[in-house]
Amino acid sequence: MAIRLKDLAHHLNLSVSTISAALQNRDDISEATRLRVFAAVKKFGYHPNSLARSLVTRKTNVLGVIVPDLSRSFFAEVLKGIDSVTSTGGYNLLVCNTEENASREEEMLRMLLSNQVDGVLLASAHEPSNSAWRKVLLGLSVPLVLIDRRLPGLNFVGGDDSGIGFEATRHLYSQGYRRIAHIAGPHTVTTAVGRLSGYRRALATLKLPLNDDLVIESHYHEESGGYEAMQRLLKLALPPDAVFAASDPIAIGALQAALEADLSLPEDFGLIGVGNHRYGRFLRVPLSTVDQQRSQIGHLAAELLLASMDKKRLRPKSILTEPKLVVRDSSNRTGVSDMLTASDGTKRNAKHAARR
Amino acid sequence: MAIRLKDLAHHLNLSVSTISAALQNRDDISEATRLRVFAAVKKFGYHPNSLARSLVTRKTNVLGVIVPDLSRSFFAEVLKGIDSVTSTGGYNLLVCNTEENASREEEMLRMLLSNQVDGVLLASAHEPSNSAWRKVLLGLSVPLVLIDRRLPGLNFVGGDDSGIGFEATRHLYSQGYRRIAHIAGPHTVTTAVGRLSGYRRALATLKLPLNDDLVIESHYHEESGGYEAMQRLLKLALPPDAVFAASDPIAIGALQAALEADLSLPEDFGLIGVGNHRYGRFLRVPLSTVDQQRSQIGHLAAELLLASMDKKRLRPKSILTEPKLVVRDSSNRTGVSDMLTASDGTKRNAKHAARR
DNA sequence: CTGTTAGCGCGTTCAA
DNA sequence: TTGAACGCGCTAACAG
Repeated sequence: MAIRLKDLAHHLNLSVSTISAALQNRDDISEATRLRVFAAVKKFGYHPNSLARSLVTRKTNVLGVIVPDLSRSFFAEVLKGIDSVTSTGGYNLLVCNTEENASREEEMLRMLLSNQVDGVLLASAHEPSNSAWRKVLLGLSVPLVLIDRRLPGLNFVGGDDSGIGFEATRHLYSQGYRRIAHIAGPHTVTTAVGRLSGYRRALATLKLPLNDDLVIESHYHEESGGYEAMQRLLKLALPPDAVFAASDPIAIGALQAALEADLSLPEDFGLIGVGNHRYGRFLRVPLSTVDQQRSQIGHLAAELLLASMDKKRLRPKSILTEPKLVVRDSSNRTGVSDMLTASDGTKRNAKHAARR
Repeated sequence: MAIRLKDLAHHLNLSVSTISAALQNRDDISEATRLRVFAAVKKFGYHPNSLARSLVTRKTNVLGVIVPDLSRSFFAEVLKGIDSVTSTGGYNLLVCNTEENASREEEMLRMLLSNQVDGVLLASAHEPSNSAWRKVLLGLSVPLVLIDRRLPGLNFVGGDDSGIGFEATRHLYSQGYRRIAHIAGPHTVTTAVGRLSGYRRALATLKLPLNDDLVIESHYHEESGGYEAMQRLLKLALPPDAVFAASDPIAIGALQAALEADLSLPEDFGLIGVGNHRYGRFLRVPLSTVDQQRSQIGHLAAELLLASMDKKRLRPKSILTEPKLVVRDSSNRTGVSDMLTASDGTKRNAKHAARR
């Protein structure tokens, strides 16, 4: 089929091993034969068989990436961020989509290991309470970095969810909103838990009462979830005057419901989401949001993975990107506060924190 | 390191080939030993080394995918569509991002071939006029399917761009707009060329004059491109009363400019984009668009690839998905026409057409 | 039914 | 400076 090293050797009257050495630019090969070899390579369109090579070198230069949903802009952007650093290092990406299905995830991981990937990046669909799965991951023979969703004792790169919740809530407070509700993501996802805890922490810090009626759990990625949650909130005896939505899609749904209820933002009502979706600023009411720095998450995760491939057995590390408040009309009642933070487009360093 | 077939053999006092046969569920292995083998596999956590297997079977169960930009929602959704069918067939995806860079694309393709992928899906960043590249693709030793951007003589799955341009333009006409401009994508991308030609075809069919001032080439994926193009159009002595934008991002930029110029849509001005972006309906003015059926493109491309892997040397096939008009406020002046088409959410069959 | 033998394409000794 | 021999982990003949 394709041309092999052996075929080249035959054409050049050289041995296979000589050609192999020449291709690796080893210095124990004469310049003359090196040139002959390269000429032949070009002439015959030879390209090495990575399978055979990897079989002996025990390195595939392939990394596995497992995400719950490739089409979600978050993961798409993280993936691109990952690729931008791994491809520079000569790595290829074997990409898997779990559809948020835990057993599919296990299957994909097995597949990746079968394929002898040099490392794995994983945004897990397992519930964090699943300790069996955590044990599997801890026992993995290849370096692993979790993305977006954390698990104790394992490498992790993601947003500072608690910080996100805190900042968002604090921002709404600073704009004069006092009855701040939260539409949360599913409690089975660590990011949602983190954002909720940040919200609670902020309320406590601000001496606002903690009212369970004002917290509604919803879907993360469907506008309808935010829409329905918002409708429920508005039916309350004492409805909120602001909502911190755990995601931009939730916020968009909530916005829809708020507008239909003839609320005007930001006067009557404040709203902020998370994710800094590309089109947030083009919405009916430009949407305030907290940017968790997606592509940087990808970069950092890839770098951490490459680093742990270099030096095996590093202490597990947690890297959180710094949340950046992006204030737009939906919550900007005073027209002043926080704008410094919001317009600050320069990159900041991520906050690095060793686990425990 | 990891446990090998040989190790299992040793533990079970069986030969390597027996275990191999048992794992493949071949019927010339006794049920008893089959069970023993599977028990041992589970016990030791054995998983086969795909590299070694593929080296001899000459099949990797890996497909290569090359796209210009993973973070673009179009490619992200197409990729997900691809994965949904390939993963069902037991294939893994080696995903590459070219950043719209032709030489990177060549490098990635080489890498994929080195990795012995069983097939390739490619949305090429090369200019269609580059016949050298076309020749490379024609000479490829593995099945190839082009996505989104076509090249003569090669398998292709994508939107019916000319149809998209035609439908969009015809729709604006049906809403009473008569001076219809087009903000096009780069002429180096076949989709942009197709949409432009569809626009021209529609104008000709509708007996509208073809005015070159009303066609502006822009960026495909940056709102700023549409924004600037729109500003130029509005400065014309006889500005247009409607715009067919070659993409939703262009349309969003154009919308921005139109609103800033105090135009009200759809009364003063009609606007339609392409892509049916998820958030099109949540914009300041809900955006009309033409849906090219992204995930279906992924499905069909993957199916075509798998088919051409089965029967080598099929005639090259071109599959175009049917454009679906989605009418929203930005162009809906009459409130009636085309709504049937727009609200028709049921899937239609793609139009299949053999090349030439 | 099971084991033996022979590669798959390449990298890596070690002699020559 | 080059080449022969061996092995990476596995599958696929063919014997027994």
